[in-house]
Formats: sequence, structure tokens, C-alpha cells
Amino acid sequence: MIRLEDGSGDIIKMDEIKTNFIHEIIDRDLAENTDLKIHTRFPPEPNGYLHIGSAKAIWINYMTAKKYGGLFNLRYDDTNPTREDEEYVQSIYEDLLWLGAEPTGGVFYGSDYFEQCFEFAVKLIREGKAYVCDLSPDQMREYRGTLTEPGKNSPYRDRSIEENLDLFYRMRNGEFPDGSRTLRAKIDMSAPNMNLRDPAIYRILHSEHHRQGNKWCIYPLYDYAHPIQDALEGITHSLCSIEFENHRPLYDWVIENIGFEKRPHQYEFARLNMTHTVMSKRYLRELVETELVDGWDDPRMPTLSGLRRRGYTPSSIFEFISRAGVAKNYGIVEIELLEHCIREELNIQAERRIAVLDPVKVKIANYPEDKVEYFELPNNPNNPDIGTRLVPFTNEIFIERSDFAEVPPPKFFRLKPGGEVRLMGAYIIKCEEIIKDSQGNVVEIRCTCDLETRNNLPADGRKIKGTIHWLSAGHAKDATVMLYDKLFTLENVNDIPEGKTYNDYLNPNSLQKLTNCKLEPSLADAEDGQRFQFVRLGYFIKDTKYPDTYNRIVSLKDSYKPKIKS
RNA sequence: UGGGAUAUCGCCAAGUCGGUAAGGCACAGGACUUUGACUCCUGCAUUCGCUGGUUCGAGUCCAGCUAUCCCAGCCA
Repeated sequence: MIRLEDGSGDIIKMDEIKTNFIHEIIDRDLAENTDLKIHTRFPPEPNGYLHIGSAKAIWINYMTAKKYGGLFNLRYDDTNPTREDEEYVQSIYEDLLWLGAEPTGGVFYGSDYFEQCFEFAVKLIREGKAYVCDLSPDQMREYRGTLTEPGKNSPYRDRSIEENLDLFYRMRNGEFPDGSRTLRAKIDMSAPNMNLRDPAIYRILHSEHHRQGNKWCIYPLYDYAHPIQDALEGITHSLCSIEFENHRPLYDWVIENIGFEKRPHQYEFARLNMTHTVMSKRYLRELVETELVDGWDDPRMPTLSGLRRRGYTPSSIFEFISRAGVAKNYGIVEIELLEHCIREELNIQAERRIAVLDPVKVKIANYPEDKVEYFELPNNPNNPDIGTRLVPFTNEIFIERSDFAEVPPPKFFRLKPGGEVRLMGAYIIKCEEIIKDSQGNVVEIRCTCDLETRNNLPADGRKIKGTIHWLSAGHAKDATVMLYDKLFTLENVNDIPEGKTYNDYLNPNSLQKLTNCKLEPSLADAEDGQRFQFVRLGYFIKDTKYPDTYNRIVSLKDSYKPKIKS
């Protein structure tokens, strides 16, 4: 089990980190070179918020460095000023720290290497390995060929080194408009791997960079900049997701042709897919911008900020990723595994409290009207060490509407006419009478209680199967409780039918706001961000954005399935 | 006959040199229970995409198929 406490000291047991194919590669590298210092990096582009898929990349790079006593860098891959923003660099940093993935090797920016990237490009030109191409984007596509047909050489491919140099400097000086020219690596227009068909490595972009301002009007492309960044930082193992597999030959080409002594190597793992969840940053942004959700940190979002507000802990997220495993297979992990991980953790850690989400009043006829008794309830029955708290009891209480049935289905252990039920930590009550309004809704239940059963089993030995939770009506506090469900009804959102969009599968019931909820008085002291188990209901966190509001993190498992005969 | 990658239980995923299919989630029974939770038992692939071959023996080796994913941005 891997445990990282929120933001602070971790208590990871390295020998419990599951091994994977990447660690096997590193083990071999280490066997060959005992001096090797493992160095990894997480290179997000600051163009959106991190999500749980990003957390997998973070976890793999961070944990690998940690396991081998190496270093882990955060590097903003900010080579495209048109898509990036300072807001995102902030949020990425916050999310990374929240996860506990401290960038032990430092925080870097790809854009800080622009000067070096430029010098290396000049070197490539001088060596005849790069050229300035005047083809338009459309022409370039034409010349590139297709998956099955080779491309053909650009008419500008054989320009002289002097001309290339002159043009490249003039590109940098801003003499040419956007899109008019590129610098291309001279590799092989007939390569079966499209990435090797003289890829563009610089483009002209008269666009202000969030960090470099207007210093540059040419920007290196990912395939060129990324290996340079890795090499400059001394990255040994560049771990990324599998869609970059086709780029590895180009990555190696850049490393080799620039001539770095220490060569980083790229290894790819399958990215995380989760049922009922969209990982596309582009679409997540759309959800935010069209206000289909309440911001990037909407508790239904798969973003780290969303999961954080929802109440997931960093350790539960890492545990989930660890259990899902690292491999190269395409797969989609069930969201139930994530839910299991947070339940497992909170079952041990979260204190229990009583909340009645859909209250119905119960009057206990034979209990003195002015009497208040305080019952001592365990904060966690599985963990007596964390103590107890007092919960007031009176003759007027609330119980959950779903804990009463006038016409009970089979095996209904809760309250029913003439039936008895245990009030958790208090007495056994018996339903004597039901009061309804003119529409037939139950507005009050009149009960009697067996005064002998406080902390006792019934004297006559009768078995009471059900136990329900309750709150003294006069003492309960009002609250709003948010119930969340999957954002998408479709299990595998990557498998969307032709002509449909993600929006077609948005779950209309993903958010349920309950405004008439009752909480036990001790919750008045709860702090924002504090997590509890609301007994018999699930795990909840006090929201950090709205007052007196609780978010349901996850429900408790429930094996009660009323068998309704039709 | 473009290239690359991947195929082991409903979902993930271990399976070193070929020696007779880990584990987790989910699910189903049962025990326990003042949370129908938790916990604890039990069950859950005679079979490893398919077809052949080599071998005393193959998920592991060989051959040939098949399926899925990635690549034709001056995105990352």
C-alpha cells in the first residue's frame, strides 16, 4: 500500500511499489552502469488543468525517480504560445504539490531553452541536416505523401547552407509572416514513419509568449524541443504515454544529430482510461466554457482540482493508479476501482457522523417531552482509539425517509407499521401510527420506544434486525448536501458511435442538490475540507467553496436490493 | 504485403531459463454485525486472440493468420 499524506511527509514503502516493465529496463541499465543516477520528468503543456490521466504520468515519473533514489523534474512544455496561459502553470503546480509529487530535481520551462534550441538548429543547418522550407502548410501536406505512399522532396531541400542560415536568422528577426516558412529536419521523405518525413522543427509565430513575451517569433516544435530539454536537464528515462511511440525515432535522431554525450531514452506506457470519464483536455475545457459544469474544479470533473473538491485524497489517487498498473496494453479501468480506493482509506480514517439527507419526523410518545439524553457514539467503531462524541436524543427525531416503508418490500429490515427498529446507539422504537398530509405523503411517524433497550438487547430476547440513524429534531443543523454521480452514462467514452458527441452522453442526474438535510450538532465545528463518513450513507467532505455544504465523495457499498415483483 | 505497438477471467494485471495460469476490482454465496458498511470465509480462466508446428511438456519457442490502437498539425 502506498500512502502519501496530504501535502506533507510521505510514508511510502518502496518495496511495496509494484514493479513494471519500465523498472525492469532500469534494473538492467543499473546493472550495466552502477553510477547511473535516475532522472525523470513530468512535462505538461500549460494549456489546461491536470486530470487523473496526468496523475498517472506524474506517478510513474515521480515514483520511478523515488524508487531509485533519483530526481524528478517538473518541466512546463511551453513551446506553443498560442495555446498556453499563466493560469495553467499555476494550477499545474498546485495540483502537483497537492499530489505530493515534489519536483526534487527542480521546476523548469521548455521556453527557457529557446536560445539553446536555436543554436542547435544553427548547428544542424551548418551540418546540412536542416533546411528552411518555403512550402505552405497545404503544399507541405501534399509533399508529405500518405500512409501508404512515400512523400517527395521539397524543392527547397537542397538550398545552400549559407542561404539556409541567412533565412533562418531572418525568420528569427521577424522578416517573414506566420506560416510562410519553416525550418525542417532533413531526414527521409520516403520513411514509412511519417514523423521522419522531414518534420518541421521551427515555425513562425508572431505571438506573445506567457513567459518570454515578444522575445521570439519563431518557436521550436515538440519533437525537436522535447529531446533537447530532456538532454539539457540530464533526464535519463523520459517516460511518456504510448502515442509518442512513433515519435521515438525522431527523438533519437535529434539527440544523436545534435550530438549529446549523455543520451536520454524515451519509454512509453499506456495512458489511463477510465469508464464513464472523458480525459480529453479539449473537451474538459469545453465543459467549463459552456458552463455545463461549475468550473475546472467541479466535483464531477476528472481534473485533479475536481477530484480534490470532491474529496478524493492524493493517496487514494496514487493507490488507484498503482493498482491499475503500468503496462503497454490499451485498456479502460473501471471507475469502481477508484471508488474502492477511497472507501478503503476513508473507512479507516474518516470519523463517523450522523446526517439525515431526506428527513421525516418521528415522535416518540412514551419519551418525556423535555428530556435530553446524550448518547456516546464511537467516532469509528473499527478504531476505538479515535474516541467518541455525544449525540443528543429527544422525543422528536428525524429519520431517513427511505428508512420507513408503509408497504415494506420483502426483507425490509427498517421501520414499518407495527414493526421495530434499532435507533443506532439508542433505543429500539416501534411504529404505532402514520400521519399523512392531504396528498398522502407521510409527514410524521408516531412511535413508542422500549426504554429498556438503551445499550441493551431486548430483555425478552426478540431479535431486531434493522438499525437506522437518527437526529434529535431540536438539535439538528441544516445543511446542503451534494450528491454526485458519473458525468457520463456511456461506459467507454472512447467508443462513441458515429455522429454522436460526448454531450449526447452527459448524465442528467450527475448532480443532485439536497437542501433540506440535517446534521448532528457536532458537525458545527467541522472545517472546510474535512472528511466524514455519514453513517449508512457514504463518505462526505465539507465543501471548500460553498458554506454549510457537503459533497458526497462516494456512497457506501450497499448489498440491499429490494426484490420487487412486477 | 505503409510503419509501429498490443492481444492472459466482466475490468485491470502478474506470469524470469518452456514444467503444468499470481493478485486486485467487480460479481455470487455464507459467517459476523447496534452502519444491509467494515471484517472474515467460499466460489469465480482445464485455459492464455486464432490455426498449425517444435517438444516428454508451450501463455511462454517457431510459422501463418486475425483483431484493436497510434501515425498523413507549421499541436503536445
